[in-house]
Amino acid sequence: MDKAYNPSSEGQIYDQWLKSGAFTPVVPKNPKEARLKKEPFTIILPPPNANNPLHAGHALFTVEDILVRYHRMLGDPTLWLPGTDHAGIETQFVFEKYLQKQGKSRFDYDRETLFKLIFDYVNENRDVAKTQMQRLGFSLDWTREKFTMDTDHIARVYAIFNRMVNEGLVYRDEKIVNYCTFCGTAFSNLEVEHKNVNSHLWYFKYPIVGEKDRFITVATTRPETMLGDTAVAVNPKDKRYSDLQGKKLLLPLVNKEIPIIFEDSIDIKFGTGAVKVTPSHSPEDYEMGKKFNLEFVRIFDYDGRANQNVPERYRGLFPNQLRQAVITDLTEAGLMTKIKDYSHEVGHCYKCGRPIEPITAPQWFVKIKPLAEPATKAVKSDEVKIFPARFKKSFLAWMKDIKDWPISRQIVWGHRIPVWYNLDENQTIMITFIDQKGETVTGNWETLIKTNSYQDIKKGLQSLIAPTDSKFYLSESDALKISPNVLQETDTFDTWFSSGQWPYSTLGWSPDGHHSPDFEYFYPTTVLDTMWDILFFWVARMIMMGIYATGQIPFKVAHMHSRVTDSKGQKMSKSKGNVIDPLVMSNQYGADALRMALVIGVAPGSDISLSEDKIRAQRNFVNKIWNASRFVEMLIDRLQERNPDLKISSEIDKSKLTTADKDILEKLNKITISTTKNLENYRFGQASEDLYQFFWHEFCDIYIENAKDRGEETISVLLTVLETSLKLLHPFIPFITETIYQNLQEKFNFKKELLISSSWPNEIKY
RNA sequence: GAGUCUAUAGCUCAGUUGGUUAGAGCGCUUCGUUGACAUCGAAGAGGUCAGAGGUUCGAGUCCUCUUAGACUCACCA
Repeated sequence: MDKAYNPSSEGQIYDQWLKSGAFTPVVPKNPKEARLKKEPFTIILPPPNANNPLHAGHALFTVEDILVRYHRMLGDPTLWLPGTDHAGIETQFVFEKYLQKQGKSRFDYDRETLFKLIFDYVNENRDVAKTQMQRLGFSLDWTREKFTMDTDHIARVYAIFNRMVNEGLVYRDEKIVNYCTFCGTAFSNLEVEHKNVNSHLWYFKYPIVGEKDRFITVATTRPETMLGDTAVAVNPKDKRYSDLQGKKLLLPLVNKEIPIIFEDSIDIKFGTGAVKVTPSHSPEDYEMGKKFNLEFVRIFDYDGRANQNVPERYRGLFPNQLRQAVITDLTEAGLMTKIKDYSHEVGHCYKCGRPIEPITAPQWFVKIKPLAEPATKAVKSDEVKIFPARFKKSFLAWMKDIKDWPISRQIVWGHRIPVWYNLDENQTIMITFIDQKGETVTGNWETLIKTNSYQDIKKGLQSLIAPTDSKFYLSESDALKISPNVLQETDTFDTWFSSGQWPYSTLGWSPDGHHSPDFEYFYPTTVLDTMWDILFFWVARMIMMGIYATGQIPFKVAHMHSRVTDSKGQKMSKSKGNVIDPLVMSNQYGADALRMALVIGVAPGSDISLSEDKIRAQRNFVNKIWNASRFVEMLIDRLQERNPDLKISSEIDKSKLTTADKDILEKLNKITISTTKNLENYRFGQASEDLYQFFWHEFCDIYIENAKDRGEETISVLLTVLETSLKLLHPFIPFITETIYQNLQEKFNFKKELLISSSWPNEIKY
């Protein structure tokens, strides 16, 4: 044995595990009944982004590997199913940056070409994550690997979508949505980041029609949207305005008459008590617009520029430019009365960081209450147990006020919504396509078809926007029955609509009820482990979709782990330069050291500060284990030299035990019990720390030191403690423990077995 | 605006249902290398457990308030 442990052999060990089939559970013939007798232990891996290398956060899948290895050793049929995620907007965003470097943009391509480009790009990088997970020792069943772009997964997502449409759970509406004009897509509330912005409150006057020199002054943070105002609202109890029933205002700059409306929710004390109402560009105003049947005037287009609904001189301006122009013009007109400093929260795009533009746009929505209710019930009753418990609270709070879920995204990369429009039935569908000359053309079908062929439009299609009352079909063939002029919806699903269905889809759930044996055997799964930041995005959606599709919860325990931070507790980010690359670390110090460093002494749910120092310290621990076993072997060799007939065994002879023997065995039993208990309770930090203390400071520092002066009667205790420790440590540091375990077998002719497939230790009887 | 969490040794953090002199890793000081390991060993310095009050025979651990920080959610002009 070498003087120091060399982690470069870790790859060979992984291959051995792979070959042994230890990662792949056998599904019995009657999976349903078998499940009733003995329930398997199942984890579905949160699929990492298919085209990104792993970061330190992914290395935390160690937690799942610990659970999986522990349960495998307990003898449970154990499945840990790997996969990768196409990660819709995330990936498209990365790809667009890549295009940008080549001086191109997404607008240069038709939809189909762009999709193919991204697909190729992702495929090129897809194996990266896989190789890295293997390097970290994750005992995933690669024979069952899945990808969210697999056709069978997409088919299942489509099937569920169809069911939801038929059951009235999916609907179309032109509501106000969070729209990023730079990314060119709508987002759900969760994808909007609220940032505090130091801005101003602008006060300006709207003349009252028919009342000379009388005005209403409004206060607003968004003067530019006044061009789309269709009312001014005041509180009916506000005495300042009570004589204005039925009066109209003249909207400055536009010179249009708009009504004064009386709305209880208006705060009399805020500003002037009068609010300009822009139903097409503000969520609150949208509600008022609906309530008072106001006109909806959209002034911003999907590209963020002012459109034809504004006076000519403002057309084409972006919001901030328009703001300046409006302020200037209002000031010149003598209508601006006050500008006050004001800071408030403004929604920003979580991807590109630009301000979100609330606009009305036709989108697809999931009616969420019918899904949220059973999910809430399941979590409330702990049928799905959220751990640590405090996340249960925030889950329930979020579920309580949950809003309908906009599931359509105006991007190319993802599952295209399986809906077809017959254009002859829907003449006003707006279409954008690249024509034969390579120019981008936008218009409605009615107009476009006069100068273009259907084939050209279809071929160069970038996107379409169908009015909410458009007639659609759930299959292309149905749409084709009307006429050949058919286009599929160009929106794609929110990635979470797809990954929300991941647990039952990966296991082979079938819409026709003939599920795969895997599904019958492994579903519901046991544990779902992920970081808390996607509790709402993903965990909540999986619970809702799982119950909806299968009638059963998708997992029994949702274990939330925390964020890996740097040594100062700072979030790792490329811009800060404090990123620790798990691959670099495992190559330098060994995957075992990294794994140990990620879990040792970490309290459930608290941040995990990782540093090279910490990893180095764990490398030293791994090396200590190496040398301890090396010494045990050398000691036995020495004793064997003196007595060649010596039998080497870990069988304990009670009559020969000394106080030191009894002491270490008692401590070994204690650590066996506590490790088991801690693993059952997800206390990995405590478990690993206790093992570290026991092995190093009890076994090495005290017992082994003491054994140096003893004879052959110490051998069985040495071997017992060593072997048991290897087993207890194996889930945490699988490579070194497996290596030593096999060494011992070779050396002393023990029964041959892989540690990964060995049994979890019980208390030693002595 | 609503909610959650954190505050323990120079640094990063453990400390399960309250119970004997509060722990680890790294760092620091002194000493030790011819047969497991210097990726080591021995010894040691260092904490009024953020502050104030309360419950209790007993509080780092439970309650209240204060201060400081982190985070999540949210349509207030």
